[in-house]
This record gives sequence, structure tokens and C-alpha cells, in this order.
Amino acid sequence: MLTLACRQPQFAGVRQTSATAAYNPLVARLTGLCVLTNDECAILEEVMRCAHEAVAGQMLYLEGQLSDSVCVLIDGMACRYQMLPSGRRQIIGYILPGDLCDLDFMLVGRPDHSICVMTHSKVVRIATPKLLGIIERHPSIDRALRLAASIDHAILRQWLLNIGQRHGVERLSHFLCEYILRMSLLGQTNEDGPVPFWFNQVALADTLGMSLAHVNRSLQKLRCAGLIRLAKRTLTILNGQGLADLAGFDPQYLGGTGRPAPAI
Amino acid sequence: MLTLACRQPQFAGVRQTSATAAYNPLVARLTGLCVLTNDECAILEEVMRCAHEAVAGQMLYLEGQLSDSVCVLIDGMACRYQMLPSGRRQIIGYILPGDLCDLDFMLVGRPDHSICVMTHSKVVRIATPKLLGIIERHPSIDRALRLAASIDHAILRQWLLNIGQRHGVERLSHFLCEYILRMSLLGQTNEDGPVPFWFNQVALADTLGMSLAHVNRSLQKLRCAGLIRLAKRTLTILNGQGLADLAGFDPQYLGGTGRPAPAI
DNA sequence: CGCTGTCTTGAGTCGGATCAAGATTAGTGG
DNA sequence: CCACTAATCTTGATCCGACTCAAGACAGCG
Repeated sequence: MLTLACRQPQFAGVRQTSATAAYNPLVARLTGLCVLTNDECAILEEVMRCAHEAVAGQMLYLEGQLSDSVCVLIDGMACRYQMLPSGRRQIIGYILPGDLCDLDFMLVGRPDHSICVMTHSKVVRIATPKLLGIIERHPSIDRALRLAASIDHAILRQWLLNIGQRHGVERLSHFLCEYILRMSLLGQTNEDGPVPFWFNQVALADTLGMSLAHVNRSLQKLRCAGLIRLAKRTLTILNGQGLADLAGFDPQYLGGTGRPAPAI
Repeated sequence: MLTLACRQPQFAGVRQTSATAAYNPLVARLTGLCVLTNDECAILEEVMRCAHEAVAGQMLYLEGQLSDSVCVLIDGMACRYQMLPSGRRQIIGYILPGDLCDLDFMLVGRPDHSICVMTHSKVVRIATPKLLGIIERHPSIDRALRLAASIDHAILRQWLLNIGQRHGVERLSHFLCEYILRMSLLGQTNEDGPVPFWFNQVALADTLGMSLAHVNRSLQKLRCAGLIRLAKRTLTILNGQGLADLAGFDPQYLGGTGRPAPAI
């Protein structure tokens, strides 16, 4: 069992569900990126009918192990990571509700990193051929999925910039800004209202390429500066502007499209 | 003018050109990833007919600036980077002959980072709608481009791992291993034969998230250890296995497909 | 209520940054 | 072909951010 998994209840946030159908985070995500017809939404919802539960620590993909399906997260949280023989681990991304576990796997078949559920989650596995068929028949879905993927890639680039060029405290701040904004875009929270925060400090350390102790001290600094409150797995932003300024956070990249940038 | 640009002559390596047609690095790259019909190759070659020259330092994309075309590098080298207001720069990838400048831009229209030519290069600009049309009509080309992109993403993940978790010397070694292998896959060189090496130490520093001085000292260590020779913009690997061991380099990710891994 | 995972804090050390100077090596124009 | 100029590389000295190690405090869970 990986220590980066947390045993935490799943999302409790209120859902902006359309009264008629069950709320579907993938459909919500994709319609936010690209106009989809009702038909197309229905197809996606059909595909997502059989979600199953995953417990904290459960693996969705194992590095190097063939896979014939694509996972979509419905609820909870997962993370991708790569390990070094020395035992060091780098987390290379977090998967939130509505996110896919990498379309690249679909083509390659064999992921180059592992994906692990961090909390009790709901996951849908879609068989690769099925998804490929849908993509082929529905260019809008194809486009929406590509856009979603392109945002994931932009996030990855930002992480590289973050780890490569920023010092501890700013690095942490940037990550927090990104997380908060991603969550608020999901409608899980408003921009600085309290957000569920499942990351333990080990996970943060492996995310930000810094030591556990240093993560802890950096968090203290943010607390002392009156920028955040973090306790009981809940994060509250006390001074969003201050945090963003400190991090040099530019939310543009999470928008992905040419549409107006999400407010911060 | 950016200091990371080098004024260097273009590739001089011998080309494995098919006797009949001019060697086309994009076609070579894509046929290596996916079976393409002669027709499809012809279409690609047609599209690539009008290459133009770019001088060192020339920008192919500017962060945030709308773009309606996709660049393919025919010869030379380019790099993507992002800058911080503080002036710090993170290079987030190198573009070698046969590589595309990010399909994601095509959908989004507005790149989130800049791309700059590092040496005198040859570049083809393909209008976005034209490329989209080709992709739509030729699923094999689509697939090949997606595979190529997925390798780029795998490289990005490896960089994150590299910067996040490895110390200076190993970090540098890993980068060198990757570079050598990418070049040898292009047929520009054999695996440890001398390779043209245009990176100046400033560029390496901005690539690896370390200071110029530290890059220099790390290079010295590799030289002293008898692993590499680097002079006159030419890199020779004296002990490839040693270098790979030091870096913990696993070439798998550059293969991209489920095909046998390239030899190292 | 004890156990385990997580967080916190301190002391000591080290890798790597910064600053600054000098040595080389290209590139340029005469 | 040479001399000048600008980039690039090299090296040393110093300092700081961040790591490691280690111990103790909490908190949540069974």
C-alpha cells in the first residue's frame, strides 16, 4: 500500500446537477470545452453507466502493464506517478472528477507510469475499441477530448516550470492556486471557499520535488503569512490574491481554449 | 536576441535518403510509428514542399499570440520554453527534425509557451485547416501524429521526474542519454558516435533547472569520469552504459509504441 | 485505549545558487 | 589571414535553501 493514499470520504460537495439526468462530470467537463449535441451527451452518459468504486490505494494502471481500457474518474481523486529504482517518486499529475486517465495509453496500450486512486473514488472503465469507435463517429467528442488532453499537457508544462524555476514556498503556492482553481471549475467549491484537501505532506513533497520537512515548513510560512488555513483535510484560502501574487500564478493555462480566462 | 540561441551551421550528418525522393524527416518519423500507404506519404511530402529557412533565435511561436499554422522542423533544432516575470526561463522541450510544434496549438490556437529556433534551421509551416483536413481524411496519419505527440508527452513526464527527483550529475546524464538516443533514432548518428551538440551551458541550465555554474561542474564530472567528451559543439559518448547507469536511463519511453525498445 | 499514520520541529550537513573574475572560443570586419 | 569583439566556458569563494536524520506531538482508527 502506498503511503500517498489517504483514507478519506469521497467528495461531499453539492452538485450542480441538471434536474433530469444524473450529474455526469465527464459530460460537464466536455460540454464546457466544446459544443456537444444532446445525442452526443447521451452517448457519453450511456458509456459511463457502469461506474465502480475504488478504494484508496487501488491501482488503475501499472507502469508497463498492458491495458485495454481508459478510465474516467467520476468522483474522488487519483494521481499519476513514476518511480525511480532508488525509491524516489515523482507525482506527475492529479486526476479529478471528469478527467480521463490519459488518451495516450489508448494508442500505446502500455502506460509509462502508474495511476493510483488516492481516496475512495468512483471510476468508469471504457474499453479502448469502444471509445475509439465513438471518437471516430463523433468529431465533436474527439475535439472535446483532445482539448481536455491539451489542458492536461499545459498543466504538465506548468509543473515543469514550477519545479524547475521556483523556490519552495512559491512552488507550493502555485500548486495550491492550481488545485483551488481546478476544483472551482468543477463546481466543487467557490474560488476561496474551503476545499477538500486530501494530499498528505508526503504526496505534496513527491509532487513538488521537495522534502517532506521542507513542505511542512513552507506550509507553515503560508499559514503565518495569513494566506491559507489548512486543517482537517480542508484548505481555505484567506488571501487568494496574495497567494497568486506570491506564486506568480497565471490561470490562463487551465482555460485551454481561446475563451475568456476563468476568474481567479 | 535570446542568449540560448547558438549560431551554428545546420545538420551536416549523412542522410539515409531513399534514392528516388528527397529525404523527408517527417515522413521518416511517422512511417516509423505507423504504417502509411504510398499515397499518404505522397500527401505529406506534397504538404512539406515549401520549406523555409529560419535563422538562430527566430521565433516560431510566441506565447499567447494567435497562430493559424503548425510548424514541422525539417532540419536544425528548436526549443519550447516558458518564462517567469523574474526573468527565469524553463525550457520545456526540444524539437528535432521530423518533430511537430505541438498539435495542441492547432486546437487551441493560442500557444501557452514560445518556440524558438536554436540554430539555422529549415521549417515548414502548414496551415491548420489544411492539416486538419488531412487528418480527417487519413486515419493512419492521424494515428501516427497522435503517437508522435504521445512520445512528446512521455518525454515531458520524464523531464518532470528528472528535475524533480534527480541530482545534478544524474539529471544531466539523463538528458544526454535522451538526446543521444533521439538523435540516433533520427539516423543522424549512431548511438555513441559523435553527435552535433548545439546546447550552450545556459540552455542546459534552463533545461535542467540548475545554475550555469553547476551545469559546468557537472559536465566536468562526466568528463573526468571518462563518460563523455564534449568540445567544439560535438558530443561523444565514451561509455554509454556507464552514462545510462548513472542516469538510471530507461529508453522505453522514447519508443512510444508497443514495439521492441530501441537499443541503447 | 493503544496503534499507526501524519504532522511538527530542531540540529547539522550538503548540494547547489550566486557573484565575480579570468580564460577560451567563436564570429566579424578589415 | 589577422585583429577585434562578443559569446561562452571555466573556476574559485561564499552563502543559502533545502535535505537528512531524528525525536516528539497529534489525530484518527480499529
